[in-house]
Amino acid sequence: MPELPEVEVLARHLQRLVPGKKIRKVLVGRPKVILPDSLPHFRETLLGATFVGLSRRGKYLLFQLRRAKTREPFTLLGHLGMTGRMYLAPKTIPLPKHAAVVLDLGREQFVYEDTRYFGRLTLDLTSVTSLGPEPLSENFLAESFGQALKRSQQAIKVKLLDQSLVAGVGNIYASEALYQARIAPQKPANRLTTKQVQALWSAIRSVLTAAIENGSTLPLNLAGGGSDGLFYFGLGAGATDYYGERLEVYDRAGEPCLQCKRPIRRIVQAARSTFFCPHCQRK
DNA sequence: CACCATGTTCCTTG
DNA sequence: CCAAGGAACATGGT
Repeated sequence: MPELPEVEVLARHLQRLVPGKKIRKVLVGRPKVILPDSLPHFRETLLGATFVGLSRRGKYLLFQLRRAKTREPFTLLGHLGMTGRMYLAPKTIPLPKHAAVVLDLGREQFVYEDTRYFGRLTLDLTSVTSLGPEPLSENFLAESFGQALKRSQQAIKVKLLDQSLVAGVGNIYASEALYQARIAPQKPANRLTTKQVQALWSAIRSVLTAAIENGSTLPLNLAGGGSDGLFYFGLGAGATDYYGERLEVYDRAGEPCLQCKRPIRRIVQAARSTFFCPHCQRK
């Protein structure tokens, strides 16, 4: 999925498209994505409801809606998993192969497609309650961040993926932030110096902010094969040369470090790839 | 066929 | 109860 920056850009985009639109039909192509909601509950709640707003929390999208008759507000929670996309499309184009949920909005339709179906679109909000602070808000304090790190001896890279520590950092930006802060990814979280904690706190914010800015400049051509906010990987075949890549270490194994020219290395931590410069990020 | 992929949750094990 | 490790989920690209 899309990590925080991609979700943020998508949220800003959809925010200006969905408010005011009313759901006329609900099609669930893959019931597992609405779990733990039941199909009847999901359909009955959404049918006739109107979108009023949209916000983001970590990697989650929070759609604010209002019920058909009572006008009572409620929230629909979205998560893109690894391969999810959400966009509005004209009803004239055919549905994608992996359409997980489709909401008929009259002239257009809201499409949630997800090849691997790891994402969610549900009325169950329990998963957001365990999220840590928003890294770009004033609630994210270097001091409490450091306190939390002290309680863990896990490798710092692995710890950064813990959404209860900070919400929204994923596998790509974890490597990017550690590279910018010049901290070895294998270093136990509780062994970072105060200075390193400060540097990492700052790097997380700057890496995410830069990615949002970069993503915001890209054309979001949501229907069909266009972009949909997935700006970190190039957009699939043929699009990479059009939208420049901004990542400094992620997926650059063997390529020269932008700082020291030595080769970037790939290691595996908690079954996920980590990219780093062994020279610039020493233990 | 083998391995890799933007993530989270559940199930052990200590 | 908590921390940590690993598997599972599901599909596609290389």
